[in-house]
Amino acid sequence: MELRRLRYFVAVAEARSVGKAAERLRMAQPPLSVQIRKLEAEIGAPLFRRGTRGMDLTAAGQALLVRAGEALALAADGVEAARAVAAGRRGRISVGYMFVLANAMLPRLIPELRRSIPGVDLEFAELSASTREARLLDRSVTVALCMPAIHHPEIQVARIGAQPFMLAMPIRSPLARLGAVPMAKLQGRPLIALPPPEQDPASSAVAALLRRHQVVMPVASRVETVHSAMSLVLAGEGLAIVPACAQLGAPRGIVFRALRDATDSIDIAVCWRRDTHSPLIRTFLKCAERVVARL
Amino acid sequence: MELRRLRYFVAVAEARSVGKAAERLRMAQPPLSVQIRKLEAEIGAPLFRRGTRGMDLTAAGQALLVRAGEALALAADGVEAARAVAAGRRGRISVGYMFVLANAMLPRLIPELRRSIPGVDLEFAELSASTREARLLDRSVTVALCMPAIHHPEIQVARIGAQPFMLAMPIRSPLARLGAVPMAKLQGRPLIALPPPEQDPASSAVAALLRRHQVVMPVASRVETVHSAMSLVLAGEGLAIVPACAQLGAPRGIVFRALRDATDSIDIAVCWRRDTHSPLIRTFLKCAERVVARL
DNA sequence: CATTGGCATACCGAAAACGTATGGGTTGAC
DNA sequence: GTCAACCCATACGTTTTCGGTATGCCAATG
Repeated sequence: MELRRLRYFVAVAEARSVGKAAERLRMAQPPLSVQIRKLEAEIGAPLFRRGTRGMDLTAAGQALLVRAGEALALAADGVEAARAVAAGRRGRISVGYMFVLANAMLPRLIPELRRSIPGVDLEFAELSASTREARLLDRSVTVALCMPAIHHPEIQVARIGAQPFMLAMPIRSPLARLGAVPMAKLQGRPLIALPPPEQDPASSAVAALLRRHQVVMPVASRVETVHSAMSLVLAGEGLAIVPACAQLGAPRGIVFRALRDATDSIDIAVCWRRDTHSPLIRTFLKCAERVVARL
Repeated sequence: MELRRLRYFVAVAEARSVGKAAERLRMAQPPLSVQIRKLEAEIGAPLFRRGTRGMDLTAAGQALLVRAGEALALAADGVEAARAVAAGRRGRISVGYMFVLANAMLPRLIPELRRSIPGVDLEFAELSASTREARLLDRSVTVALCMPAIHHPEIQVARIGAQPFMLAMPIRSPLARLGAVPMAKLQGRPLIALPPPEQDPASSAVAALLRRHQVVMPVASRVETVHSAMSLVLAGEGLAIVPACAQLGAPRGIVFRALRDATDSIDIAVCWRRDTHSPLIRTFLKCAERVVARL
């Protein structure tokens, strides 16, 4: 069965006449007549009663008409759906983000996305540094919000901003009295560290910062997330060096201070598979850039 | 859009490979490859990612796949439905019947039909003699159960049985003591008549019966249905001459007697439009014949 | 009896699809 | 590192299908 036949059939059924239907289809009457007869041969039963005043559906024709109309609509809908997805008007985008960025970005990013791509389903997943890369590669997330970027030959990176490092400490810490903390003051103080560099590249940025200023901070604890780090800082276990955006959503009782004479910052980036060519990614990127610009 | 393309597309999507799909479709690989690319050109977007190990659906391809599968199923279903209707395995049959036959036939006819044509929707409508013909001609009923048959050039008739006329009277009528009533005894007695012959051909059969025996019965009342006639007989307004099957469902207090030396009977027939070629009509006819044979 | 309206058939040219042969890129083995 | 294997893409000739024109047949109409 071919859709052309069904289209012709529906046209003839609606016009109740081969001639009228041929006119509407902008074709000659004889080939249309032939196609209708071929359709009847294919079904194995007459679909029309031929009268002297046109054509009239038989019961079998009526049964076919309903399904034929639906099938035509579905095929057209399928084409339109595929085009809409390809154009980024519809579809689905799954975003992997890291915990630190959630409070700073999501409340602005989500409405921005809904406004820009209203027909698109959004999904968000908080993912650790190591799983973000795997989930990008197996396509279970479309894009990842990273700090810093993921480096991998299959993964494309777009830097959308940067965050300076800041020192997080309990409000009653002596350092809290300073406006900005000189690096030298960190010497020997206990550090609440994130997972080692091979699991979380943010750690290596912190390590490089300390090394460059020749500061040694003993690692008091290693934690998985910035949220956990804040808890330990609040408990007086040590200090944490975290991106500035961690201030948003940090518990009361913790204060943040800039690190004087440290201009280090950590990149915020959007990452996605190179072979994912969805226009949704460009749109997502634009939205994320706008949000980061207002941080 | 043509279904061939969609079939090929679904095959390639499921096989995740042009070569494998071509094998399953029993065709060569290159033309399949060409068709897929033509489909992509028609959509205006790639539907597959070409890897070194086969083909993989893009998001747009996934959107199309769902609808394509449904459209294919619907088209196949439409063909099957049309064939089933043409073969009488499915469909709808609308039966116009007359009131007198209802009690005698329907309780047996309906189960018989449900058993013979389980996939077919049944509809029953009690119709007067005049409307039965009109409803057959405008196809709002498929067949009619008639007594006697409808005569019309467009209408086909199949006689399935006959009913002798009987006399209906109140139980206390003096005639009720006789086993069979001689025609002569009817002379001068009041008759409860049905509509005149031009509206109800059954009346003319009764009139012919009386005329042949040279019996005159004054018309006490004219009523529309046998049911009404029974009520008037019960009320003592007169006698009624009705087909024997009217006994079923007649009210208590009415008795029926054969008419001695009157062999007249009235045909029971199934009528339908000549140009209605549904096999359901043959099946209906067989069922009705079986039911009438057991009356 | 001629005319009109509507569908069916015949034939021809055009378009689409299929098959065979072949090219090109990547993977994996020796 | 070369070679074979695998898989998709392209090219070209052949066949099938489709659409257009011309025409025939039938019934209804005046």
